[in-house]
Amino acid sequence: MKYWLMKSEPNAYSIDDLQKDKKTHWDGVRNYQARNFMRDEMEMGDKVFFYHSNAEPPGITGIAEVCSKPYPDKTQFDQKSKYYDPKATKEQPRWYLVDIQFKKKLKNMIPLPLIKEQKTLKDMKLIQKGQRLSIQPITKKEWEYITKLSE
DNA sequence: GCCAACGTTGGC
DNA sequence: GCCAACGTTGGC
Repeated sequence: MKYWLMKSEPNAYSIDDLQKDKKTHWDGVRNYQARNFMRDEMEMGDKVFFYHSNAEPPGITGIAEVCSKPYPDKTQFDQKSKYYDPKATKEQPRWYLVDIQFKKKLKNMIPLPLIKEQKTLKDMKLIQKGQRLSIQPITKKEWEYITKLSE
């Protein structure tokens, strides 16, 4: 089983929205590295930290779980969608996604500045300079440390 | 609102 | 294949 961090802007889709919906399609990812993680590496049951970006404060707010196999993001075929990709075809889809389901909200969200203070977390991609990737792998050690921190 | 860092596009 | 121009991300 693997561990992940997935970013979302709370004014677009927050942990509360996920709690309400129970599960969601993680559509709209248009970055190859992030796509490859979903398409090639994610498996059902993988654990996900739900991260609020462009928030006040930004930080990890909840836990979710991968609950589908990867499949084509259908917004790439939808001319009316802002995620429409004219180069994608049904025969050769370019963008894949997974579904994630709500697990829980953290008792205490972990704000970004707190993450930066932790020696144990200093190698997280999230806090490397210029790192913008919206889906990132997390190590088991980091997962457990952050989980404890939130209690 | 600013802007640094990064990814993508497209002309050559 | 190079690289300038452009668009986006996301913290501050």
